[in-house]
Amino acid sequence: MMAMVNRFPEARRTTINDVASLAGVSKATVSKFLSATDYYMSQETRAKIERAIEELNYHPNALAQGLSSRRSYAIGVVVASITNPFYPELVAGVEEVIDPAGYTLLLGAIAESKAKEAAVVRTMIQRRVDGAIIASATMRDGGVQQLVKAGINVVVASRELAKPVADTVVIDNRMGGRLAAEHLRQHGFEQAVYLTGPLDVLAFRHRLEGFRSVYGEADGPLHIARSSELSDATEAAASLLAGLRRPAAVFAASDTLAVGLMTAAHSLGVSVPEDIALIGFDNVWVGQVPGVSLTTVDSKARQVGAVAAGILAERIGRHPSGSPGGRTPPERRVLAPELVVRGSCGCRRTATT
Amino acid sequence: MMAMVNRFPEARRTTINDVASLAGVSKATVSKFLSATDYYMSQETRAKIERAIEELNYHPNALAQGLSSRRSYAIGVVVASITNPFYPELVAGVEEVIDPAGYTLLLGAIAESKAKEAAVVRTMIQRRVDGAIIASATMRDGGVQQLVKAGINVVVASRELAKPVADTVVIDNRMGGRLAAEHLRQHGFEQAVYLTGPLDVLAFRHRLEGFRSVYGEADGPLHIARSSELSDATEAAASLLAGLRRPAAVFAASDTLAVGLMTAAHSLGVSVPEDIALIGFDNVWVGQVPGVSLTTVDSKARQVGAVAAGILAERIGRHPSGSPGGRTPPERRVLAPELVVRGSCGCRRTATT
DNA sequence: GAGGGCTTCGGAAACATTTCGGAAACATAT
DNA sequence: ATATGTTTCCGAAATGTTTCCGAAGCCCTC
Repeated sequence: MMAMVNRFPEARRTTINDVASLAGVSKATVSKFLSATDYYMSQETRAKIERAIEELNYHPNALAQGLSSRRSYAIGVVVASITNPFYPELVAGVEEVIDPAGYTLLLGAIAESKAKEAAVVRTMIQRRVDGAIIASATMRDGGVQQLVKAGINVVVASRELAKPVADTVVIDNRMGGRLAAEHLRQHGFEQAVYLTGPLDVLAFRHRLEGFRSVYGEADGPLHIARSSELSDATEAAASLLAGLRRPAAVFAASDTLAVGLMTAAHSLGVSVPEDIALIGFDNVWVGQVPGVSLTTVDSKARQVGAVAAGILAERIGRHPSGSPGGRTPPERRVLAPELVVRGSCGCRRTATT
Repeated sequence: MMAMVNRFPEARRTTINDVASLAGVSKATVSKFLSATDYYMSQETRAKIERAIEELNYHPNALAQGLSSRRSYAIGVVVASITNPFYPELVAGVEEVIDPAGYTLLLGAIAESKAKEAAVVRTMIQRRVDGAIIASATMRDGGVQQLVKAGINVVVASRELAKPVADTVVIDNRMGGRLAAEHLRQHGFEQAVYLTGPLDVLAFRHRLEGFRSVYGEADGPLHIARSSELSDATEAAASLLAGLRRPAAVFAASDTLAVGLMTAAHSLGVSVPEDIALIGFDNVWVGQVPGVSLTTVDSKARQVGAVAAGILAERIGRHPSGSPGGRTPPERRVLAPELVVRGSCGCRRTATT
């Protein structure tokens, strides 16, 4: 008889041992009942275990399971900001495929802050997530590398990577830029300005490249906002509109930027699309509201999320968790964006009115 | 010497033992270094441990920590849908306070489905979250009760509970309804219709009560949408507008419903606010876009989330995890909503133009 | 009528931590 | 000198699972 020191006097959840003894079997058997669906087991013991679980209202401790099995069945999702309407859509896509597969979602938001980025990376590692989806334009490559180096399966969504250290799923941003620009040009605009956020965000740069394949530097000037927050967007748009030569057509690198332009336009008394044709990017929810009616390029956030989750799940299947040697090489999936024509570009008489 | 069977041949993350032996101390000491900030420890050993951790790039295993300490430092947040713009704002509020406190956020979305609701509850219990925030109008009281019964600290946000089994933080929905109704009446509308989602959602019912304290049954008829999804909202609004007596003023129980009405109105050629004054509820992002300019009642989603998280953190502090006997009685916090006047009610000439 | 294959189960080590209860070392008070 | 306390550390039990390996029972087949 040992000392049996109990560190937690009053508490005491029911454990697998309780189930085992009530059912009259060993805990190994109960464990197998819990996990393996195909394990040899008589209908009788199966029934006894079921009854015991039911009666004790037993819930296996996921922490212990994870510790023992070395799989957490959790996947971390890192976004820049939850309130940016683009990300929830992507997260929904992830959730859509991750959930039926039995994974739980750990959410990490890194609001621009470098410290938070490091903290999120640390959390994901410490919690031993089975995989991570990085969907934050603001997370630097270093963070991704750390995760990879820690042996975590990661796929980067809606963001380009300088070195291909992880799977990537993106849309063809150049194509998106081209789509928008072509549409404007087809409708007779000889010039158009590209209203964008900081160009160190690769997506913005690629959209620019697409745009440039249609409008050259001369007839396609740039106007750069400090950030893609609405306030900064509005400010930048205001300065653009107040400039000497007010553009007749604008391609905004995101819907937020586009809304910023609408806001600035409104307060300056210039109207969309009468005075100025506008195309956005992302196709977030707002655009479809009649009063907004934003022509935009759909960036397929939900699909990107779903595809990313799919790749991740598959990779987890191959390389369960701790890195068993040679991983399969990084995969890269490119989805096609799609132009959604509504009123703001002025080519339909479904205008903003 | 025992057999030393290693179940995981190739893998092998660095553990607290590695740190301990490299630093030349016991793992107990390392553990204390990790957790207690105030523990007696010579500067020398502290430095040695720090160096070892650094060198080995050690990341404590949160699963093992949780198992041993019986605290997961995770809190679960359950929302009805991430894509409904109301919830991300609330989640952001939660994150804002939970994160600095060192907690990780487990997200659970229950898209209407009863099965998913049960699954989410199960997940929260199995993962041994230290607390849960339920912010889903669709989760029935049963789910909440299960969590409470499992000894989990839960606070319900933005949702009323029939029996006060858990802390609650809500806004005063009656007041919100009254605010909207009073505004309409003050501007001369003798009648107004309340466009709402299903009335088994208590928030909608309370908003109705507030509305009714201004417009009685005679001059304040109801129009109920099948759900508060945009499609159903639009459909309901269309039938409302196509009815014999088109109302001159509408109070929508949510901004989504309001947008639905705008959409329907647009396609029927009736304009807001010229033909029909409109007030929404929630004050989601869309409303402030000039083309929408929705007068609405701010439901303080972010604050609700933050307050809920605060209460939860405090409660966790008192009742760490496993239920050590008598809990403090459920608390109830009520925040005041606020009317945000923009163009859609027609009282300002900032109309939808 | 012993060997061989299934099927069904259990013992015990392993997983990576925390925490309890000392113990050694040293200083201070009696 | 001996008691008394502080500071700093360690040994070992405990946390709740999974999984390896073996063993017992059973049904066939030579």
